Order: sequence, then structure tokens, then C-alpha cells
Amino acid sequence: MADIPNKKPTSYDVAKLAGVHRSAVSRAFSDGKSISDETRRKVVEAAQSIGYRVNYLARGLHAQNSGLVGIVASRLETSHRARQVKLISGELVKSGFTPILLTADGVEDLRGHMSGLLNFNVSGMIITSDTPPPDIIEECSHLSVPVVLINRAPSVAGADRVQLDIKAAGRMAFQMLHEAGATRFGVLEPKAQTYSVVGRAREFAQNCKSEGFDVTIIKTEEQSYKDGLAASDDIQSALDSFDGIFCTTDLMAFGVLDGLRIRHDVSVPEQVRILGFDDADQAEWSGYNLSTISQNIEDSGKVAVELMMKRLADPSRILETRTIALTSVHRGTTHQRPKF
Amino acid sequence: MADIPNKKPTSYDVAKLAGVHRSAVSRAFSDGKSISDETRRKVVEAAQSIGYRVNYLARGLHAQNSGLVGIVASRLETSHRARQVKLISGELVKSGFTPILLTADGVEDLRGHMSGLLNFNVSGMIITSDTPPPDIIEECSHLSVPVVLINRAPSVAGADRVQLDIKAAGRMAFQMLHEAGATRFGVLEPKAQTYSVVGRAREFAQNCKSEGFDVTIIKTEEQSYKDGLAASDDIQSALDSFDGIFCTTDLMAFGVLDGLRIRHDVSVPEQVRILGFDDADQAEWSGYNLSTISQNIEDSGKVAVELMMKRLADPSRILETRTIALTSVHRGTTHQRPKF
DNA sequence: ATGAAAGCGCTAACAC
DNA sequence: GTGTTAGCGCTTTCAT
Repeated sequence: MADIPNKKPTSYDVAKLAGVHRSAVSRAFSDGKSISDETRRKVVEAAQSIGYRVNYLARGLHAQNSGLVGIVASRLETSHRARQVKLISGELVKSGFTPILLTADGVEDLRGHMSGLLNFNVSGMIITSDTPPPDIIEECSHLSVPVVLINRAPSVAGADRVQLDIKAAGRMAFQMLHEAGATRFGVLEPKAQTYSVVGRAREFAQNCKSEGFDVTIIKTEEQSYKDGLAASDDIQSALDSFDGIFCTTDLMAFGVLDGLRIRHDVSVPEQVRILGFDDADQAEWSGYNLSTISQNIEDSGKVAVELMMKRLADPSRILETRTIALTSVHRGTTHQRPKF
Repeated sequence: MADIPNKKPTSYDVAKLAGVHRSAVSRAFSDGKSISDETRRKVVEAAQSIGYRVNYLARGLHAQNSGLVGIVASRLETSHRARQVKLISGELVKSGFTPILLTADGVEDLRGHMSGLLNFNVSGMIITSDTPPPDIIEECSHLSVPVVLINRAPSVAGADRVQLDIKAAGRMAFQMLHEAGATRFGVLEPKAQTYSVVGRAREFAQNCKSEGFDVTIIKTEEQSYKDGLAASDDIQSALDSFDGIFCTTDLMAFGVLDGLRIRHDVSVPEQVRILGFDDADQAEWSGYNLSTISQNIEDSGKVAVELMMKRLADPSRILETRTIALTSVHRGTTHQRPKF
């Protein structure tokens, strides 16, 4: 193994060694080609001996695409997103693709990344960061590169999408809190435009109203732990107005819980019921035991890849939006004290 | 628009449109080539009008590599790892590479992924899952593909590595707990072989002993929240033996804290001081306020990419191991009650 | 500064 | 079943 690492061996080198033609080498490494067992054996052996491997780049030059698929994700550091990306990545690999992961926090990143991915002749893109600018979506569809959007605003056309059912989310949140005995509702709504988060806040409020209850919208800057912590002050300062709060992300719910219990000595769920959204890993930790709504991201990963493959198979098929089921997760912050 | 998405435009199409040769198109899109402003303008214009983009796959066929870099990560769903991957991915992009993300939970996955990456002529790989089998490392170095290992056992040669200073970690953990007044120590050590985690447990124990203190090793199955929770029972059942516990991952520390406080009504840090490791996002949440040791993963991402690029530039340079600085993070579980 | 031509490593269509 | 021959889209000498 003290070889000088020369140039990488090519199919030509293998052919020479095995005493066959380059095309035989190619056949040996592709399925369903007509080649004798004997030849294949010789080729594989020769290949192994010099450490040859098919160059997918060269192969992809011939096929119209590379088998690479771009994933663009934001806020990868959150439990929910990380799990989602892991799943998507796994699904892609399972289907024979190779995932390129790019993280984008902001539309400009996204645009740059999508543009860059195009240069790699990706087979498709799965976006779970921001909503891509229409012109770049346009460009993708022009180049027949499937784009699948996960939980992004339906403001742009030209992409398949997988989405949670926002209306169902709002309704489910209302019901869970209501069944837990709440009648004076509050909901956390981030100022930053995150379509899906803001959407469920609105739907929730809508539900409360149409059922004849009061709702207070508590504005937050963003949608993370510290925003929930800040919101807990608002809640405390008007505690009489609330006995049920829908925190539109689990992260905010954790902040609210910590703020309420530690800063303000408010007891959950006795004084206020708290409901999250996402079913982050921490939701089931004993310290939180948070009731929440789960997005079934296992499905969403599968579905995203499925939609991509369908469009790959038939680029002219009608645009599809698939809805992901929600599951209510009843834990300690809505019904009773956490039990251990 | 309603164009039929034909084949993707090639440099030839652009050339024809701009009235120049294909090579001029190539020059227009590479830096530092001699081409007149006038020609470049024409080319760029023509390219834009038909939506041409350089095909990196074809380009990479010529250059010996693709600009793709593989990242193989395990346990992506943990805050620590997700942050790390995000950073590495960002650093790579900043340096002009494109990250392929593969998640591997287990050595067999790893082997398969590394092998697959080789087919893409990746410029390098950054591994932060398991320790790769020697033969595949061997193959990489034979093909002059740099491999950088992050916090993996030094049992294999042939790869540059970035590592936290295990000895320093053990010492720092001892000091932090000792300075917080602990004299009867415990340390959580996962059975599963995770080099870095087990290593710091051992070093910690070593330090306690050499300073003349008792240490109890508390075995855990793995290294996550539920393992910490389980360990809290062991701690409780021998509470007199402990007043300072080093939880070798933050995740376990959270479990220990929840178990101690909720299940067993033990107060931290009065009865027992708790120290974590990683500085996960949740460590600074008010509910935990966990004292811990931070790995400065910002650095580790940068350094990993740097090592990769250095080896790319000079494949024969001597193998390098870089050590990442540690920072002690004093919060509420070692010194005093959390304040708010 | 530009065009011509060769070739990166592989696959596919065609003969035999 | 196997060899031959064209390319896939791009870059890079080498002339001019």
C-alpha cells in the first residue's frame, strides 16, 4: 500500500488488465446488461485489484442527471428540523439518490444555494427553509428539476408541496386545550413571517372565536425558546385572561413553561394549560412533559421524496400538494400534573 | 413560461447564439482566463437569455475532483451534532465546496456511505459518526481523498483528525466539580464504545484518584436523556456516596437532573453538583441551567475544513491532529441555585 | 484574444 | 455476448 497515489484508475485500466473492452467494464458495473458471468468475474476481479470504482460524475454526464438531490434547510440546530433532515436524507439514500445538504437562513442564501445546485444537475431539490423566489422556481421547472416544498407558503406556483393541514392544526389545538378545561385562550404568534407557524396561530384563534371564546394573541419576535421565555412575562402580567395557551412551536412552549414555573411560580396545568407544536425530543422529557401536536415527519420525508420521484417520472403531471397527518400527544401540560 | 422544457442548454448553444466558439464560453465562465470584455459580455448575455449554466459534473470530469465533500454524521437529531454539521456545511460552502450529507448510525452504514462517496470523486470527507474501518480509510488515501475525523478513536491511521483534548476535559471536569465543593465523585460512562465520551469519563476518574478522592463509575447503556434518567436512580440509591457527578454528555445530564429533581426530590447543586459536557442548546435553558464544558465547535468545523484543504494541497504532508479548545461554562448546577 | 482539436471517464447504439 | 464507435458537456493545450 505504499503505492504512490497515481491518477485514479479508469475503466480503461480495468479493461486492459482484464483483457476486455472498456464497454465490457461498463456492463459489468451496470445492472441488466448482457454480459457473461465469466467476463463479469474477470472484470470485477481486475477492478478490485487496482481499486477501480465507477465515476458517477462521468456516468451522470451521460444520463441526464446525477442522482444528486439538494436539501435546503434552515434552523438545522432545532430538534424538529434536524430529525426531518435526517429522515429526508435517509429516504433519498434508500431510493438511490445522494443528498446534498445546504443550510440557508434567509432567502438570499436560499436563492444562491438553489442556483448552485442547478450547476450540479441535481435530480431534484427539497426545500424546507424559506419560500423560494418565483424566478428560481421558474428556472428549475424550466430545466425540469423537480422542487418539493415542505411547509412553505403556497404563494409560488411550480412546485409540489407537502404540508401539514393548517386548519386541522388550529382546530386540534383548540380542542385539546378546550377538553382540558380551558376557556380563556392565548396564542403565541411570531412576528417573523413563518407561514406555517403564523398560519396555525391564526386558525387557532379563528376556532376559539367561532366557538364563542376569547383569544388573546401574544406577539413574539421569533419562534424559539427565548421568545417563549419572554412571552411568559406577558402571560403572567395578565394571568386572569388565560387558562389555556397554544404555543405554536414546542421551543416556545419550553420557554413559556420555564418562565411560568420558575420566574412566576405559576403552576401548569392547574392555572394555565400549555400546548406545544412539533413534538420535539424534549417534549417527552420529564422536566417538560409537554402536550403537543406531532407532525408525523416520518411521513413527510417519505412523501417529499415520493413527490420528487413522481415528477421525475412525469414532468408534466399536475402539481400536487400532499397533506401530512397530525397526531395529538397528550402529556402533562394539558390534563393533569406530570406523573412519574 | 410555457416553454417545453427541452434539453438543458449547453455551452455549444450559447456559443452559437453569441457567435463565438465553445471555448470562449468556457473562458467566460472561468476566472483568470484571457478573454476580451466584449466577448465575455456577449457570452454572458447569450447564456442568460437561454438559461445556460455551467455543468459542474462535466467540469469536474476534467479537474480531478468535483468540489463535492462528504459529511458523514451520526445522531444528527442531537443539538450538538446538528450544530456541528451546520457549521461544517457552512464552512465548506464558504470555501467553495458543496457538502453531501449522509447520516450513519453504525459502522456498516459508514462503510457503505464512504464507499459511495468515492464514486462521486469527492474532494474529501469529514467523518463525525463512527470510526471508519481501516481498509476504507486505506482506500481513500490510496485515491488521495482526504479524510478528516472529528473526535474519533486514533486507532486508525491515514486520516487527519480534530479532537478535543481528552486529558484536559477530564481535568477540567474534576476541577469544576471540586471547586464547587464536591469531594465524593461519580461519573457516567456509557457501555457503548464512544471513544470520546468514554475517554473523558476515564480521564475524569483518573484525576479524581490522583487527587486522592473516591470515584464511582456509573455505567449507562448509551449516552442520551433516558440513560441519564436511569442513572438518576442509581445515584439516588447511593446518595451518600456522591456530591459531584460528571455526566459525560449534556443529554445524560438533563436526564439526571430531571430524575434527581422530579423523581427523587434531590436538590441540585446543594446535595449533588452536576456537570455536563457539550453545551447543548438546552443547557442554558432556565429549566436546566446546566454547568458544562463547551467544545467550541465553531473552531472544530473550521479546523476540519482547513485540514482537508491542506491535505488537498499537499497529499504527502504528515498526518496532523488538531486539538480543540475547551471552555468551562459555569451555570447553576455547580455553584449556586439558578438565579432569575 | 480566439478557434481548432484532443480528451476527461463513461455509456449506448450499432454491428458482428 | 462482445468490440466498435460516437458522443455526454466541458476544459485545455496548441496554433494562429
